[in-house]
Order: sequence, then structure tokens, then C-alpha cells
Amino acid sequence: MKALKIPEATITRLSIYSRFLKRLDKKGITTVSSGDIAEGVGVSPAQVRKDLAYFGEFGTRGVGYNVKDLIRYTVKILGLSDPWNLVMVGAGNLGSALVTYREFKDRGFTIVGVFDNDLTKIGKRIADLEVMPLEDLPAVAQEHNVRIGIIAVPSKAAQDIADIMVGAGLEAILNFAPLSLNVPNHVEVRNVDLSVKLEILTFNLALRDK
Amino acid sequence: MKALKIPEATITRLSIYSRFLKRLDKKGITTVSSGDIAEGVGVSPAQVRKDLAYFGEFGTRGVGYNVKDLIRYTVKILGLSDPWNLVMVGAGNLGSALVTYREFKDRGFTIVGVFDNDLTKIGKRIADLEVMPLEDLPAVAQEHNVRIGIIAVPSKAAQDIADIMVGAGLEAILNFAPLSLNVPNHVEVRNVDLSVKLEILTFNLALRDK
DNA sequence: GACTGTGAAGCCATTCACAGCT
DNA sequence: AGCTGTGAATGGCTTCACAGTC
Repeated sequence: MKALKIPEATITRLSIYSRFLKRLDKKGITTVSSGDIAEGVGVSPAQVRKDLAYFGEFGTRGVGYNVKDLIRYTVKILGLSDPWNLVMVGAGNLGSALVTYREFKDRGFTIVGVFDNDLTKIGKRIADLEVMPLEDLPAVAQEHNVRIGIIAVPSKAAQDIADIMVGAGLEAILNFAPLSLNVPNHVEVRNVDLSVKLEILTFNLALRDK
Repeated sequence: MKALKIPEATITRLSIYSRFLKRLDKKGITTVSSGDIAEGVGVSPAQVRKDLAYFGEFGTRGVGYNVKDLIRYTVKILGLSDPWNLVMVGAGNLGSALVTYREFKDRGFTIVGVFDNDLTKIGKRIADLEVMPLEDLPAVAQEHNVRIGIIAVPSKAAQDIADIMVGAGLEAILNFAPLSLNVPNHVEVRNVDLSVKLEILTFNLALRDK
């Protein structure tokens, strides 16, 4: 693979293209142009071609892209050719919703353990999993070759959970708590902040009202 | 307010600063520097100052910013001085989790109606709300002056819901379904894609494994 | 001495426009 | 004729560096 530095925005879009293409494939569509993809996901055709060009030449000039092939390429690029096992910490409403979230399963993610340190939640069933105490996380992670953890606990507990995940040898964390986590450099963290986009909307509506 | 075009990334960070500042305030901290904020949320001090500078001069040279004042300013800029009423469509796991999501309430968002067209869900209670049929959305929205709707339904239903929201006169939509919605220009849409950040993590881990 | 506010510089991402294939 | 792949141009965001203020 090229050694070029790839913009994170490109990876974001690749993830979106990949799922859009799967929908096309389900509809039986076999060929697609950069313009079709662009229209389907709301970006420019040049952007689509540029994004793909970071990784190779996947299309045919004058024709477009083969849908099934392009799905395979995007899935490969995103590291999704093989399934991933995840652990989830936080068995509250958000954690429970994420454990049962259909799209994760569709994209090859399997949650193999749900943890919480709230005694009232331990033992509770979510989908086919039983909520376990946090102490069990390292053993479960090791057993299932887990490299990625999801944090869905209140802000004040999040850093402690992150420390436990790092201690358990996890390499990446998806954090839903609205604060910045402190982790060593070798651990990748991405935050999903559920309020930010809502506040972008209120900002825009407030501007409009002026 | 200045007529300058403001980067959306700036608004994103403002939302993050605003919540970080509230945590400082709760701890009793009264003054903060751009460096403190930067460290707390993981950006550069220059970035913090530049972001704030789009909207005015809020600090004191040689001193920093007054925490309570800066909270007020950021809240005002984000359009959060007055509370917002929202409607939620989708009473599944994700919708239910969002209705009870603490942070929304803390930031002044109140969900005044939850809707679904699944008969098995209608009548169900989520927090202190009873799930209503979609037909009731326009009346509820009007009654409570709702301008923003949240979509938390499966992809294939999302566009229909968006159409209903537009028909009900909503001006902004927060969409959790992983596809691009078609709406008129006067309606603001932002998407929260729960899989994207996870796939950024797998991309990075896959790179690392090479 | 410390920290803000800001023009200028630097950097990065997107768009343009066209050569290259089919 | 149609569409990809890509170097060049553009545009926009971030960082730098320092004057201004307390």
C-alpha cells in the first residue's frame, strides 16, 4: 500500500461509500460511476475519485466501477475483511442500545463481553450476553483476541475505564463519554459526541433567527 | 454578530469547550487560559483563541478567561440560552437510549414526543413519555414549538420520516440512520454515523498490522 | 511575566480541468 | 461519447509569531 499520508476525512467517506455500495449491491446494481456514488452520499464526484485514488485504480475509464469489486476493495482498505471482536463497558441505556445495534453486526463487529461495575446491572442479560463485572474484562479480552473497546459510561467514570482497557492491552477505544481521554500514544482513541451535531443545528437555527 | 463565515469545525469545538468549561465551573475554577482549555480538550492553544476570536474578545490579556462568563458566551453563541424542544422518531433501543440521555437534558434539550409506526411500540413508556403513532407528530411539534427532530429508525424508513418532519415544518434534523437524507435547502441536516469512527479505528489497526 | 488577539504564513483538503482509456 | 485518474490550482483551516494589554 502507498506510504502517502491519508486524510482522516477520506477514511470517513470510504466507510460511507462502502455501506452505500452494499445497498446498491443488494438492489442488484452491478456498475456505478463516481457521479452515482457522489449523489448517493452527498459529496462531489471528484472527491470520490480522489479518495479511491489514494489506494489504487479500481475503475474502468469510460465505464465506472464494478460494485462487488469496489465493495471488496473498500472493505479490505478499512480492515474489515476479517471480523472484529469488541468489548463494551457500560450496560446503561446507551451501552445496551449499542450492543444490539444491527449495523455493527452487519459490518463484522461482534461484541463478546459487556461490563459494568454497577452491581444492579451485573448479571442482567443484553441480547445473548450477561453483564459482567469490570474485573473480568482483561480475561475476556484476552480469550477473544479483542483489540477494541467501547466506552459508554458517564463522563466521570470514563477515564478509569480507559485505564483498565489500556491495562488489558487493548489498542483502540471508541469513546461515547463527552470528554477527552488520556491514553498512551500506542492506543488509538476516537470520540463520538452525541451532543455536538445537535449544537451545530441550534447554532445554525439561532443564526437564522437573527 | 460578525458576518464572517465560520468553519463548522469551530462550532464543533465550541460545543466541546462549552461543556469542558461547565466541568471546570463545577469544580469551582474561576479563571482559565487558552492553554488550559487546549490541554483539557486536546487541541492547540492558538486554536482555542482563534475559535473564540470569531465571536468577540472574551479574555483579559495576561490573565485568561473568566470561566462563568465564557460559559455564558459559548452557550449564547451556540444558541443554547433558551431551552429547545425536540421530537424523536424511533422507539427502538437507540431511540430509547437517546430519549433518556442525560447530556441532552443538561444542555437544555427536552424531548417532548417519541414516535414510531410499529404498533407493538406505540403506548410503550420511555421515561415519562408514551410512544405515539407518527400521525401525531405534526400536532405535537406545533403544540410545543418544536423545530428540531431526531431520526433513530432503520435506514429504509429514514427518508419517509424525514419527509414527515419536513411536512410538519421542522427546520432541522439530527439523523442517526446511516444514509444521506433528501430534504429541501431550508432544512438543516446533520448525521451521526455510529459506525464511521469504529471503522477509522479498524483502518488504523489494519495499517499497523502491515 | 503572562496571556490574549490577530495578521501572515504554512499546510492540508477539495475542486478543477484535462489527458488517458474503453 | 463517457468516465476514470491525476497534476495543478484553489480555497480554507490551523499554526506561527508577535504586538498589545494587564
